[in-house]
Amino acid sequence: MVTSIARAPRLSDEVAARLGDAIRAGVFAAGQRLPSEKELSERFAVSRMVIREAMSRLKSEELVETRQGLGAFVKTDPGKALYRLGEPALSPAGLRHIFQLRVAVEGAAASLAAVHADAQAIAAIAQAIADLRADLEAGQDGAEADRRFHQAVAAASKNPYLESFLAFLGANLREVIALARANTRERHPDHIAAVQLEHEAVLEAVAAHAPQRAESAMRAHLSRAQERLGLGQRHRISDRESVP
Amino acid sequence: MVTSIARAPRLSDEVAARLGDAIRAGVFAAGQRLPSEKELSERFAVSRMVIREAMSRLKSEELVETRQGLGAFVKTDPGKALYRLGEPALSPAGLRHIFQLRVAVEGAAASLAAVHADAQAIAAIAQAIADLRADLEAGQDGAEADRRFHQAVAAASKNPYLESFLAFLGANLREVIALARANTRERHPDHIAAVQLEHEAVLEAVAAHAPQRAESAMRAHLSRAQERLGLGQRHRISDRESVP
DNA sequence: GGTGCGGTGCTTGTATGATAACCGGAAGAC
DNA sequence: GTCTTCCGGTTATCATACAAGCACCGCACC
Repeated sequence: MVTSIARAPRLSDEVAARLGDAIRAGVFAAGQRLPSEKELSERFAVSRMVIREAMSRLKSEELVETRQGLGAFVKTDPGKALYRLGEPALSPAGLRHIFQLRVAVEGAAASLAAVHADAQAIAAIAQAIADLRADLEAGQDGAEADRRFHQAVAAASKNPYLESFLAFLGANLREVIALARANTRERHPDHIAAVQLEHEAVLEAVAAHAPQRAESAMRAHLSRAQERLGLGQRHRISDRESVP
Repeated sequence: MVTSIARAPRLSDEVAARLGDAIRAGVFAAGQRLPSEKELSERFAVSRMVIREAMSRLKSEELVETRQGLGAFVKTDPGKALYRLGEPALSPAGLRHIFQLRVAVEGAAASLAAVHADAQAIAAIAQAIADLRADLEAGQDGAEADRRFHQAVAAASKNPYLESFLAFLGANLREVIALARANTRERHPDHIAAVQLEHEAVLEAVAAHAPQRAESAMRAHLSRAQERLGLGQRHRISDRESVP
């Protein structure tokens, strides 16, 4: 179903949302002390427990900070340590935007992998490709092996931030991709062969320590994957403009 | 101070951490029901309140989900909607890694900005450059105008994910940059002039709708900025390998 | 007058008990 | 056999109390 049943609107959720909005709207300045739990409980006409639960939410969103005996304070830099991809963006435009982000980061990962990959990392990439081939020949879905391929390339870059961020993006795209894959005929033999070739091109460039080629190969792969999923991009980043 | 004073080790924090680790370690499988609050309170030898606060934390980390009358369940896709940059990575290597991520994304943003920027977006970029010049001539720091320049370029890409992610990265890097800037002699006249030229090169390429040039200019700018901050990169992504 | 000390009141953290809403299933009615 | 109703268990919320941390004020003492 599209709209989940109207969940029991928990009081603590509502209070947390209203307090969070108030903070973000600037009702309480950064560093300022919030009203005490008692006062808030009276203002919202709920028990102190509900306020505490709401505060707990805001604390883990890194919006506020509490200190025993002092009170709750608005953090100076609200939630800067957290990044969230708003809505999974079901619209094709939204997906294309997320894909642009992924192409940029994964291209860089491939490029860096070509620079930093050691024998072990290269072997991991090759293994993922082999696994994917085996899965596909066995009639399997192959999504897991594909995921491992991309993860192996990211790991080969030796940059933990690239690796973790791509894992994050992948987790967000996974279900969308699975859905799109069910609609299109991703399993077409031509597609399977094409995917294998694209993966191997990345592997070859990484193994040859050729950053530029690795980045191009990865971008080409993602671009084709996007097309296969029916999310064709309007503009090719790699278009070369005419030099005046 | 490097190590903050040993904060009062709140029980709910400890319980939340232990429960979260247990879930991530797979002690409780995805979708499985957790022990009831009463049972957990007995197992951890704390009150039910503490368990509820800990659960509240895990809920906002999207690790668990509770349903009244049923219990608490481990979410199938743990915390996929959240990304956090572990520690701000004070080590030079960590900063270089974050910069690599930033270069990749901001390069893509510049490229896309060259494709999609309208007159208004271009004017915003130009305004930021002008503001930065005015600030520097007035002896100001200029960090805010510099931030606006990068934000304007990201906004010109018309990709909300690129924009918000770069804002996220920028917020995380800001204090580190401010620190590094205080150490080095960023204010050297040559540097100021160089920064202006680099910014203008980006603006020119975006205004000319030249994606490749815009991306190159932005990457060059960030690379130089990194060097000016004393965080020189060991490997240049744009190195062109020899084609065999 | 200046200084150190404890008192006092406020705050959050924790504990305890009770009630309401909710769910699944089992017992009973038809 | 099917439907209804009840029941035990769970979370959600409420209310109250005590413990611990903090800031401030006033008082005793020098």
